[in-house]
Amino acid sequence: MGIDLLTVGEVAARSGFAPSALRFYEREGLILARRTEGGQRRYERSVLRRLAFIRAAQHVGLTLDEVRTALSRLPASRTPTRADWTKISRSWRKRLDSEIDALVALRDGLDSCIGCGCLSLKTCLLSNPHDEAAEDGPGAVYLPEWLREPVPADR
Amino acid sequence: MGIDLLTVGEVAARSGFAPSALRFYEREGLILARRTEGGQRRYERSVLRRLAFIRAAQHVGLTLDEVRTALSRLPASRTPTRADWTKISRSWRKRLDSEIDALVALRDGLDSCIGCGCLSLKTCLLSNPHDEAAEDGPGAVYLPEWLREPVPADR
DNA sequence: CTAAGACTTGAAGTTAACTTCAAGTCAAAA
DNA sequence: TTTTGACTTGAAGTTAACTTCAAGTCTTAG
Repeated sequence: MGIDLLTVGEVAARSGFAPSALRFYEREGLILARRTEGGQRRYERSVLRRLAFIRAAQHVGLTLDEVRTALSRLPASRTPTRADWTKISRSWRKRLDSEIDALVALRDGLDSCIGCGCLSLKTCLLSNPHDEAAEDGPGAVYLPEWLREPVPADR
Repeated sequence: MGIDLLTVGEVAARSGFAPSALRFYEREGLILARRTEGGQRRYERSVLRRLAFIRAAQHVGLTLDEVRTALSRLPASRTPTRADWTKISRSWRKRLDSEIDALVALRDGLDSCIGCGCLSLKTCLLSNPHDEAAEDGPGAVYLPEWLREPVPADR
């Protein structure tokens, strides 16, 4: 009768998310579902767009928390337009750019470090971080400063 | 007396790892420590090189499991040389290269996808994955195939 | 010798993003 | 109408990489 609604299984098959993930996302407020009289979930097709957004955002490295924030910026009153989706995903470009930059810097830093074998030298800041006043002279710094920091708790 | 040994606190300060992390790494078999008569840990300076290796490996994205495997390839009988360290970190280069490649592909894919607004179109495989036979025509594929796959359980 | 501060342990807690489970209910093809 | 398979729930489990805690012991400067 009404517009065609999708079951969990169908959404799972089409989106690639497991049903358990869909229920989890619903609890987390990322997606919505109507219910049948018997209490089963029925999804509108638009949920597939949201899920596609979530999947793409995860590939960019956003947490679900960030995804929730991004999704909350979509207009609640009307169906999001092409421009709406574009707007909230524009910032991904910058994020990817800096992730790439960081990795390139790491690769190039390692190139010189591995090349020179400084991993095994007292004077290399990689093996001797926070120890500027090491015993035998200055020694070259081969790695970017951030490489010597602790790995962040999470991302 | 003997060569100078370092306390947990000193190793923590010089390596940037928390004491709890050092104990954890010891339980996990990544590093070793001698003990005083009273049972306190005392580290040889060489542990700093291992820790530097661990930190660098983490930046490259290795798990501690992989780090353990890599470290196990070091000679047990003698102190690792520059060449030993170089050898076990050579593979990082390839790994970083492909991580970078993947991110660049993602960025470029998003460029066209965001540009065309297909995030909100039924015909975009990003919003309609695994649904090749969508209702209104073929539609261009803007994103690399792997972007449409589920995010891997872990890495 | 003493007190402060660094150290010890095992067990439990943390976070993200889910998955698994048990026990039961719903939907729909035949 | 039956029966099969899909669905429901809340609670607990999972994984990585640690951190926090409580209760007690060592070390060492003074």
